[in-house]
Amino acid sequence: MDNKRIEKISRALSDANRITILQKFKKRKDCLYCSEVNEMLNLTQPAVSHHLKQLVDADLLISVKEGREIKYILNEKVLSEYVKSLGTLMD
Amino acid sequence: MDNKRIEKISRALSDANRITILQKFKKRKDCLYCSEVNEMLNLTQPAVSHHLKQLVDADLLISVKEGREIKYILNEKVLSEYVKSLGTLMD
DNA sequence: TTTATCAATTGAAACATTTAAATATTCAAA
DNA sequence: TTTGAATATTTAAATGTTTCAATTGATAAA
Repeated sequence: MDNKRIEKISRALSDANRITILQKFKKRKDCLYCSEVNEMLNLTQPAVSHHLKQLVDADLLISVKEGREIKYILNEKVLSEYVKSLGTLMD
Repeated sequence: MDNKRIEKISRALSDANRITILQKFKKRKDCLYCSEVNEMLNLTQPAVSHHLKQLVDADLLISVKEGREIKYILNEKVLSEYVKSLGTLMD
């Protein structure tokens, strides 16, 4: 993973609200709906939309349109590649 | 590691210059001097000082004063705790 | 003690991020 | 086809980041 990707993912992770969103995937089984994120964060809907976009743009989340709802899936592959890249700093 | 720590470390990692700095620790044995960072980044000295401060404030680097030079040591413990925290998102 | 060197701080400019309010878009259901 | 619900986009304000130029502070060497 190149430095630009690491930079982008790190930036996506550099916000407490977005970290909270990612953590919710553990409790809810494997996916989250946009409206669920709206309920759990004390933010306006546009702000939540913005945060989800950051996570999708960084490829940490995959968005799937389902009718008029949007389902988000954690992209474990990208997250694990990111973690692995940081791990090489310590080898 | 709590979300505020994760946020802070992620922010420190969200800049290509700072990622480059951390990567240099692999080539140079285990420590880097401020002047070496100045040479390898195409930035002014105050800009480099700023980036190093971000990394130190996030506890990713430890700074040690040696006469009028400053030696930086990679804080592998903190980096590995960070990586571990992100890993729990996938368990 | 004066001078030179290494690094931090300050100030200012350019740019990016976060947020809320208002508006727009998309799609399902009536 | 109109209405309503879910989500995105735009705009604007507040705040934070990055950078350089200039300055300051500290320490070593002359």
